[in-house]
Amino acid sequence: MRRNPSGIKEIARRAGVHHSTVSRVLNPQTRSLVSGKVATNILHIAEALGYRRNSMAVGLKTSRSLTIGVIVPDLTNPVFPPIVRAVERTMGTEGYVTVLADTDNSMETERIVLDSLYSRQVDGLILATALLNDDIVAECRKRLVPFVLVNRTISGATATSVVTNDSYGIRLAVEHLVELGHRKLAYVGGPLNTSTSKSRHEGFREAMTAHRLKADPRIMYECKSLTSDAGSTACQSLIQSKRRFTAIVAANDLLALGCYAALDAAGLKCPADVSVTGYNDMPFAEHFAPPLTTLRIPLTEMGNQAALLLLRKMRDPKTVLPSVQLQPSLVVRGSTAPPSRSR
Amino acid sequence: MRRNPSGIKEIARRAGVHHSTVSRVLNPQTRSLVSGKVATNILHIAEALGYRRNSMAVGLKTSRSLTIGVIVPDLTNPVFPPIVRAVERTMGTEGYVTVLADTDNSMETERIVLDSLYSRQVDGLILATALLNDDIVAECRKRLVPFVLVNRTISGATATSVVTNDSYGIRLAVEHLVELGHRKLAYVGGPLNTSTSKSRHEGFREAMTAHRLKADPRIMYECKSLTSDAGSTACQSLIQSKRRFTAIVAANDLLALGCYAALDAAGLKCPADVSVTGYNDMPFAEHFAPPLTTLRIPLTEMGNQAALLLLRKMRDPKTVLPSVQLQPSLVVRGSTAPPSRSR
DNA sequence: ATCATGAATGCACACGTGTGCATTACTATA
DNA sequence: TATAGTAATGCACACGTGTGCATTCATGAT
Repeated sequence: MRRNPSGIKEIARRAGVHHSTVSRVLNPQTRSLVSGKVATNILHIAEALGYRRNSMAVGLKTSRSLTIGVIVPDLTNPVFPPIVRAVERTMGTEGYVTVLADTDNSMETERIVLDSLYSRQVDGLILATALLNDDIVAECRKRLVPFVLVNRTISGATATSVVTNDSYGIRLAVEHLVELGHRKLAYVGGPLNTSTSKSRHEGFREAMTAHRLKADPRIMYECKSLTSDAGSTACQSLIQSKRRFTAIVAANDLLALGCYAALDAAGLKCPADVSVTGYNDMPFAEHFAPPLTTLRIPLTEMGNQAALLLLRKMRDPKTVLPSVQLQPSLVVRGSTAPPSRSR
Repeated sequence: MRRNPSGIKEIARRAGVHHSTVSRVLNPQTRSLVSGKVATNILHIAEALGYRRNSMAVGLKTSRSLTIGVIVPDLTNPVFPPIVRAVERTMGTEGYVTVLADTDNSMETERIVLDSLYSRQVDGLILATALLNDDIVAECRKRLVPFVLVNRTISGATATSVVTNDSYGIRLAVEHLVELGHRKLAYVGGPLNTSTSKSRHEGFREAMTAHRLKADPRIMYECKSLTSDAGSTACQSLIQSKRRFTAIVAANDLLALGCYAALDAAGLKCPADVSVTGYNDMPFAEHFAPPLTTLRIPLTEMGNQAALLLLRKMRDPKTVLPSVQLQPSLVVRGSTAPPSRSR
């Protein structure tokens, strides 16, 4: 029982040729091997039948699926949609299809997802989930699937990745606050097992000492997750500690949002009482109350670069590709102001 | 040259059985056909070899890819990530993998994407892009791929879909404003070729007449896209028209954000001078300035329901599934207040 | 001991396409 | 005209797995 009678063989039958000839015509690579007349005839018939080649058969034969996987820790974090979108578009123009997976920050589901992707013979991977010491990345290297890290990288930066200069970004934030007159800066960061959080953490300390200020560990917090709630909790204990600070450098816009909430709950005004900076310039950051001073990172550009690197690596798996580092830029909005006298 | 020596045949060789026996063991459906000893032995060998079945071969043989496609108009619209995430998760637990495609609101790229998905033998589709009269949905019906619409539906609702009761939602917004004392309500809506925008438009008119108020078409706008910019432009011309209004009902949070900007630019305060309501309760809406009064729709629930419906349809393509309609709920925040006397 | 029954496994083909090799047809040169 | 060379096409097998059918084997009943 022929479910889909419009295969390559059917076209061959109608054109009165062998199916291998049809195969050659339908494949742009080998079309030149076939005479013009026959080729156009076959193309017409294929068109008329609405033929689409069965990519499972192609994939089985060529052991290439024209599919890549993109793995993100949390799609509802507004940082990722622009990246995913850019990757998907760039790969799409090259004939690749993108399988998206959201691990929900769980290594276990990440493993499951990777298994599923491997068994689907993905030709490449883009990982936005890398930890500094990442078993999973190590595993990806064992299998011979090309992959590119995006946003985060691993310890030693031994894998090709597309990231931004995080410590530089934080330095911009610190300098901005110092110029405004702040001296007591608190820091609300993320878990130090990711390259981004670690670089930002270190960037904060470096920038402070560069300005002959003390990065006081008693007003530096490491949140367990990069969420608004975590930022709120951290800022809350910061306030309750009664230590003096006039500004908060947050390692992430969501953390900054959490700080907003905690400050508000404590009756403190931003930026009148406390200035706050974020990181990422996530969509809608300009619409917050107050509009968030933050660091813009070129999300779409990151997605594009990652896709291009992956394409190169898939074409020639032997080449070692250089990593790409993009620069963040400071966007000054309403959440930062000179410190109040009273604090 | 054997690229991957750990196929089903290799396992069979090591176990000293025919590869068909291995196939039966590895397939939970048919495992019971094989004796316990042999089965466990085979499973051990497979485990040791790190075997993953080649799903391209399986797909070719069974003409099922265990893959579904999800098509959204714009992933950076924060409404969609939660839906996509829910779909992906629910399908994942059933062994399906999700291919994501972003059409960027272009029917042309949607066609291209669909072609690509069809040729990959997707087992099902979830479309968040439906227009009221949608050629593409009609085309999906021609091909025999099961599909479910989400968020938007088509004219006549002849396809199974998961949507919310949009006219009811808008009625809640209108009632809220009327209770606050507003009488002159402006409306900023989206393009009327989608079910959501149309229902909200109609819902606005119905709710107004239900309260014996006039839905004045001169202060009702139809934006070309559901973006902040479009909302801003609409609100701008609304202000310039000099017609009286004390509140704006926007059909979408992004449009409402645009209204914020236009009001601000005109020196009008929200909610003191003009109240604004949105629709969708997108992430972070509570953090806007002012926090947005809006309608919450169960995004994750929508994604789950759509996935479940699709699963049922894929299992039994003959069944006609009922559409699901979920209820929005009003979330009152800071963007609405009683009207000022001066206007 | 014979036969029926059913469980367990092997066999062979199929899915739709790509590709190396063989074969045929055609062209140009000596 | 004979021959070499090349362009065009056919042939057959392979990719890795699933599955209907045939075969083998053990068990128990007669």
